[in-house]
Amino acid sequence: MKQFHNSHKGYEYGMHIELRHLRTIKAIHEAGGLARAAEILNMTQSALSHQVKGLEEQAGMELFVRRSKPLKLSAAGIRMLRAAERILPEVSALEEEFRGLRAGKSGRLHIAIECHACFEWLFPVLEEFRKAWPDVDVDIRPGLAFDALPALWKEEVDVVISSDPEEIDGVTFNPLFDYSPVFVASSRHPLAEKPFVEAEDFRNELLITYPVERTKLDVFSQVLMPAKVEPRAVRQVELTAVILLLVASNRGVAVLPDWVVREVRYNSDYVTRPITEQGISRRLFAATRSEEVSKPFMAHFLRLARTIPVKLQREG
Amino acid sequence: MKQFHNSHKGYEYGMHIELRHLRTIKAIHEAGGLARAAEILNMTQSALSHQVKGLEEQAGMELFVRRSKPLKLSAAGIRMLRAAERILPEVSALEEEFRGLRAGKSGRLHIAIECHACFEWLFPVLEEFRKAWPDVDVDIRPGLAFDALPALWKEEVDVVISSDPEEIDGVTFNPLFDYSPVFVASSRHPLAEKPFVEAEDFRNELLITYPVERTKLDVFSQVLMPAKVEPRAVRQVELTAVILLLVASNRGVAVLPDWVVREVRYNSDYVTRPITEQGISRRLFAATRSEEVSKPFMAHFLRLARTIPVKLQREG
DNA sequence: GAGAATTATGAAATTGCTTCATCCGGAGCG
DNA sequence: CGCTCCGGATGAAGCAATTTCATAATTCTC
Repeated sequence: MKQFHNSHKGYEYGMHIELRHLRTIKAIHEAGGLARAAEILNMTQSALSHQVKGLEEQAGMELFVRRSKPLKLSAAGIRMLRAAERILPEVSALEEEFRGLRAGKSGRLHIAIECHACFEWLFPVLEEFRKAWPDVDVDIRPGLAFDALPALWKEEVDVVISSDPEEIDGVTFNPLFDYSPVFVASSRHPLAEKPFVEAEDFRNELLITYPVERTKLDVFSQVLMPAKVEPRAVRQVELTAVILLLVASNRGVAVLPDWVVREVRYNSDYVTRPITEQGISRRLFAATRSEEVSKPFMAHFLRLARTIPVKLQREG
Repeated sequence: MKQFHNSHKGYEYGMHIELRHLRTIKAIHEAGGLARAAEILNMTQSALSHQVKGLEEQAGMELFVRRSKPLKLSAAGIRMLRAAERILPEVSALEEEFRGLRAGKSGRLHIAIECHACFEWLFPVLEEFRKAWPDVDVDIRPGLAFDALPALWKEEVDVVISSDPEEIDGVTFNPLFDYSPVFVASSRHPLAEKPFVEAEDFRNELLITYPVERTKLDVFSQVLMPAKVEPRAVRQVELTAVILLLVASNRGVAVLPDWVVREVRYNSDYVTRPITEQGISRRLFAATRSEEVSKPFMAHFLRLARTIPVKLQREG
């Protein structure tokens, strides 16, 4: 009764506490006795008694003072209670978090952007989104470094912004809005004279692009590669503002989505021209896992991503 | 109960997370796969697979991405991992604490003092004790308000300082040191003329005592009650220093343990006299639960409590 | 595409938690 | 006292969750 057999149950290998035990300790303390606690925990007084016995065996010491009738925590028991009072709320928080996840109030929205310029409209969208879904974990990852669609498939990201839809099982390409890649050049540039430009016009130009593989760039995929034209040179620049700066100072030409140029139109000395007489039109998509389109916050995000950029363009 | 009775998934009534689950999540993450994790956790891969399935059922969502072969945490899984990384160390700390308790490196030493003046020597003892046993939770509770020995029995305190040993089952009275209650009076007091005092001498005096019941006061239990003498008046004063002040200014007489008077001897205008011709001698005890005498820190405390006060008296 | 590696699954076995029925010991009371 | 209630302990038995075994189903790798 007073001492436990060291050889029997191996607490020499460390005790194996479970939350059940902490909940028990806490319940007994709060209920002020074993029988009452059993009520709270929806089990018999006997079960609790057995459990406490087992726990004390593991702890290697008495956790309760039995000399007083409604059982009371011993010094050691109080230490365990303190721990329970630290730990259990954390567990509750976790469970609460998952309740939120299930209810669709929280979740993850990690967005990979292949189109480098998409920051421009995506940021306002996310700004708006966060107001409505404060518990959703939002992030943007420049999808340049890795293959975005496999990453989507493997749940490393949740949305891929792309203008090249593919037929992939389990992936849905949700259309967002249309845009036109436009030619941008210094107003002093000879091509500024033409009402529109064509693939051939690039042959003698220094083309400034984002540092992305050519297949992901509209100029190449839509204009130059089909016409088998290679520009005189290509220079890769990261930031949109810098590209426009270089263009304005006539250090090269670029092709950018119309919304980008419209956004920063006020500040410089360059002109935009359509590509081909009718201009070209492209459609942007948000690729998601098919199952997730129906998630409330995802649906909301898609709605925002369809509407906000259009508003921005009108304002711009 | 009826957790898995629901036709779809059994998560309607809140999930019941256990540490086992968190350990599993953590292990799979760290091992980078289910099979390896199973090794670490000393169970079969199958068991883990089943467990994960059960956990996911409770969570109401997939915690792992299966599309890649060494399975990987999903967004939700990562959230659970974060929780595990917060919670599990706390549990380890608790287990560590109990390892300390078992090893006797930590524990509780709450001391009740019936003898009000014992602060004087107890404080230095505890000062010394804390250096050797930093993890032991030390406290002193003036044992005046409650019945100290029952409290010891019910593990509300761990040591009771007393000079009245009783035969109680499971309680050991460890002798500490001897002392003499001595009579203290102003040097202008008539009794200062006598070489020693007796019970009768108190009949016309104002006796100053600690505010404790009479049975706990040496004057009464050892001198006045046996002789059936009642002093002219009794005044209760809390602080030793104040008692001596009053005595020095001849407002009354007192009986105090010799060590108390010796401690503050330098400062005043009073004399001490033995009680009865030979003086009386009393022995102080530290009562503990019998099982605990063997605990290392308790043994050390008792040793200190036997030696330090004696040293103090010699120095005083 | 074969083989290795990794995870899933169904059924049986095991473990250990829970319950049932009963006992024990103390506190309160007529 | 002797009775009874209250709170807890205990042993045996039931039962359910967890684990294992054996094997299938995927996916990865070369």
